Amino acid sequence: MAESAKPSGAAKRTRRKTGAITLHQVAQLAGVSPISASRAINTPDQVSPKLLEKVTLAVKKTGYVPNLLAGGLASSRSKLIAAVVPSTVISVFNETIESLNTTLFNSGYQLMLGQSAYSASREQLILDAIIGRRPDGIFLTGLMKSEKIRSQLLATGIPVLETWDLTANPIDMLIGFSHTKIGTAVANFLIQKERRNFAIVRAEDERADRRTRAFIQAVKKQKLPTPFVLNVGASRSIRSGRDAMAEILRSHPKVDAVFCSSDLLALGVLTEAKFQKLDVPRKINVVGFGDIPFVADMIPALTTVRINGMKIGELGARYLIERAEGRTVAEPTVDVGFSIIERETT
Amino acid sequence: MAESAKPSGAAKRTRRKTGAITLHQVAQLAGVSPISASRAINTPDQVSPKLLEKVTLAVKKTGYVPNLLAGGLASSRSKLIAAVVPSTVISVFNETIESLNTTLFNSGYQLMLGQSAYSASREQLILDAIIGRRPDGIFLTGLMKSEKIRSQLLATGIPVLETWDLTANPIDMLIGFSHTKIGTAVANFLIQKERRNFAIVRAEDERADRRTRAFIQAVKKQKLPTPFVLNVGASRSIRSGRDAMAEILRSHPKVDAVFCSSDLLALGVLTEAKFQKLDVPRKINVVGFGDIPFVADMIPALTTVRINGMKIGELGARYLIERAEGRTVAEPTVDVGFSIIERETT
DNA sequence: TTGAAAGCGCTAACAA
DNA sequence: TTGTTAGCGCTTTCAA
Repeated sequence: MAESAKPSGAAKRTRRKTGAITLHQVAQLAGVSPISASRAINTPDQVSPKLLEKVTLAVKKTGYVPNLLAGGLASSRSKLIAAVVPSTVISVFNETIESLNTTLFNSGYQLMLGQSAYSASREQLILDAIIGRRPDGIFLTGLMKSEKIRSQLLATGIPVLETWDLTANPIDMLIGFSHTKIGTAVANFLIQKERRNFAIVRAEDERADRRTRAFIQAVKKQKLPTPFVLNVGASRSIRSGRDAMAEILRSHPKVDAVFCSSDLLALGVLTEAKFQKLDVPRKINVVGFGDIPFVADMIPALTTVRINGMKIGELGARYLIERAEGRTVAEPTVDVGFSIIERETT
Repeated sequence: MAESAKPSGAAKRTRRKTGAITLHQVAQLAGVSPISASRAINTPDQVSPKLLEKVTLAVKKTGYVPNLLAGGLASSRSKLIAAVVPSTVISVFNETIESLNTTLFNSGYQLMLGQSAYSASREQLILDAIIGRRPDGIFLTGLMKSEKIRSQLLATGIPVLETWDLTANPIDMLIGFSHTKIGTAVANFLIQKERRNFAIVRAEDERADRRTRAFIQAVKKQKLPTPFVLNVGASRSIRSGRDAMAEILRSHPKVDAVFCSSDLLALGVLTEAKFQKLDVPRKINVVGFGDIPFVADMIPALTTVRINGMKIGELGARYLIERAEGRTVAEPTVDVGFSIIERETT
């Protein structure tokens, strides 16, 4: 009878298992109880060296890989962190996500990616998908504006980190910087460069809007002409930057400085300026936003606003992990600031 | 005694629950059994309208969000797909990941992101983290070379999709294209443009290596001088492209065409050419690889090799889902091909 | 330091 | 169409 357990009595109903090695089997092979095997694997310094050795050997022999779904269910700690990112192929968030992912992984956490949406119903769908996985933390690029989702998030008790912005009322933790300050700083920077006639090329984006408004205000404060604002909508490609610049040169030929809401847009502006053989920076100054990795090496090298995206990702991961492991973070709101990197376009 | 169940006899040990609404509570509120509630939520057309209505109401009232960890454990279907991507901030894979993610989400799956590593031990770690989550499918950017991991992957029974390359021995499914054919095609394309003295700027990457070798072979076939190959190592930035071009112009001034292993490298080559006031394309032709979104709109617009990354992501998602749901895919290996997009640099 | 029992929240299998 | 029962594979609680 090398059969399985008791084929006797009422035919036991049986589930089709996955066939993967379980902790049970490892424990059996090692001649210990499952819980001991669990401890040997998860908290090796809580078991005797002898037990540790037996279990380690059994794990190696079987090629056991713990089922984190089961572990997560039992411990209500999923070791998963979810991130919600806007869907743009090349963006200023890439660096952040990458450093977030790396830091999390090094601490034994995995990253689940959700793409943020424009419609509210879809946003709710994404959030439910995330909450359904019971992640140990949620990383948001941007602030969560929907009051309904904010309270839902709060109710779950899952640590939430909002980023890339500042607000007086974060859901939970916040690592960001002030878009208003950026707008003001860039305006003053250009005014100091003796620029007088401004244009702003911006995408449809609430944060860009705040930078724009602050810029305008700073310009008005100096009694200079009100900047010409061009909203390119959702598309933030080089193409739309070029088109915007063509439009600016047509309707406002006196413009001598352009502030763009993204580096890609700025690259487009530069491209059109070059196409029309305008002297940058003498005739026109251009400032971008983001400092994506290669704008420093182009000719002319782009003056832009730099955000330390890597820091946001790394610090964010650390914050989320701290909270996931039951600790508190001393400073739940952090302003990482920004810097204007002056290069050849100003 | 509005207490919980029987405080009698031996003090029942109790676990601290998470506090989240469970299916149980929803069922209770709706006055049905948990399994009926489950069916109403997951397979609504298998229950009566009356039951469906009761459960829907209860879900709405409680704000119930199903625990996918528990569901995954019980059904051994996690609704998770894992992707392994190389860690490069701006890359040709962005588009693929984005369309993969979107397509998966629309079918109720989530994407887990793993960053592929250079060391073998780390690669094993990443894979164990992935397998531990019991995903319903694994998306690999590239081929898996480690024989050990290949067989481990195969043993799990999880559907695996390799991409961005072609091979006679895929682990499971494969959606890619031939790097050898690309090298040959680009060489012939440039030869046809009356180019004679070639240089190749390439990153340290096995696929780039195959493109390079095919390129060289095609050139040799025409009895033209052997191309000068410059390996820039791991860094594929604009900066290294510029440096490489400077080196080429110094050591091989007769070069009249450069093939780069990435668009960013090509942009660097162009930048240096412009810096040295060389006429592109008259004096020198430049071809990139990847067709990242903005190289079309630069001046000069880059001639490059285009891969349909969106298609790889979308088709890949569909394949993985098919297999996750127990169906088979008719054509487990797909060559999506490539095209040389001729623009102003040739 | 180790183990037995119980149960995390859900669904598969079976029965009515 | 609905319900009962028994787990999925792990960790917590309690006890030795």
